[in-house]
Amino acid sequence: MNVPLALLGLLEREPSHGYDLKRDYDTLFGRGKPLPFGQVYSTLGRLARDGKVVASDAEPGAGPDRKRYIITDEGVSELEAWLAEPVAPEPHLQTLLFVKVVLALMSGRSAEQYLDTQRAAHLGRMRELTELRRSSSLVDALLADHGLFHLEADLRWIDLTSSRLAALATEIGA
Amino acid sequence: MNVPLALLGLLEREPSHGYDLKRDYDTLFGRGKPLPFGQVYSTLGRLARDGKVVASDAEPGAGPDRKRYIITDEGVSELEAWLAEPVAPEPHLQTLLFVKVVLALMSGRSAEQYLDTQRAAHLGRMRELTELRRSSSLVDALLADHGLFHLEADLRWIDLTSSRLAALATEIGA
DNA sequence: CTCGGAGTATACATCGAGTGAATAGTCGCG
DNA sequence: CGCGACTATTCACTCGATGTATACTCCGAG
Repeated sequence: MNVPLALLGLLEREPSHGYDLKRDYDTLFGRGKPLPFGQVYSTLGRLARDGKVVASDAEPGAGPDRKRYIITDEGVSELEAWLAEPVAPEPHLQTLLFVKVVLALMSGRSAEQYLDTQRAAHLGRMRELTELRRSSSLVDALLADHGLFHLEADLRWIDLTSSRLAALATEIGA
Repeated sequence: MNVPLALLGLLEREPSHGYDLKRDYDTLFGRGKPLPFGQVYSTLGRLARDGKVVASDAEPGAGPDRKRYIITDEGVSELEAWLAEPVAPEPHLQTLLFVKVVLALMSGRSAEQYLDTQRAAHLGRMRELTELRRSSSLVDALLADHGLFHLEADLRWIDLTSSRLAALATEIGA
């Protein structure tokens, strides 16, 4: 998910501590996959090493010592460049679904049945996301829609592949 | 992409060497992102350590010494289970597009402009994939379609988000 | 008043994924 | 005969991810 740049983005608003950054990240971007502490500090360590942030000395105070991380000019310009640049759109044509279909075909297993199972799993998840979408904030609704659109895309591909299984088996020599 | 299971799948057909496995993987699944040698051998090493494959001693012959890797019963049953199981459908609601939009909004940059740039990049890639799809084998056409479907899904999401930018800015407090 | 648990904050150890470079043998060709 | 192309594996290194250990403060039960 590009954690380093996301943290840099959060640090641009205001200097902060690792602990607070983790909580901000989780509420804004976590959505069921919280950032582990270990990763927060190792990432901050690398950002500091590369001059993107500077860490103050440990400051005693209420509670355990803490370090305040401040973004540098270099960090800001890296963030700037990253935000202006689009995400690379599907650069490598790879997908697990395809791998499983091909391996099933090559080994004489039923690719048809695998695709059916996959379709069912996708439909189930789509029902969950539809429900979530109805009953939540705009942010969650947007993210649910993102998931739904991509699940639909997979379903279209599953149907297409399903209808081409025989030809596919021939082409890969199975 | 789950390289270990893919290699296990290739090894189920017939025992093979690391080098050949890499070439088989690349022709079947590589599609512009060949598997680096380093990863092949470190992955095979882990599979051997975990009892999924066994490696013969180095065999001299025509060319440099080579090891033959053979899948074990344990390896076969793991592969079996993996092929029967569907891929987890969009389990965590996370996407880089969303992160960039939110960070742009929070920092007072133009999310609108970012989304326009992203749309243009996606449309450009869609034209490439459409061309590839026309002029190639069934496998490449299927993979191009997979990419196209997902790019369309992103485009729908980009348009949706674009129309909700004001409300989104309010909700995240930007 | 003290002991323990909840919350705050960071560090460390480990593993897998991914990458690039290094090594080493064989074969064919000029 | 020597040099490049091909075959084949190993090594060193970094990053991402995960789990666990450490240490400090505050607050309430007993």
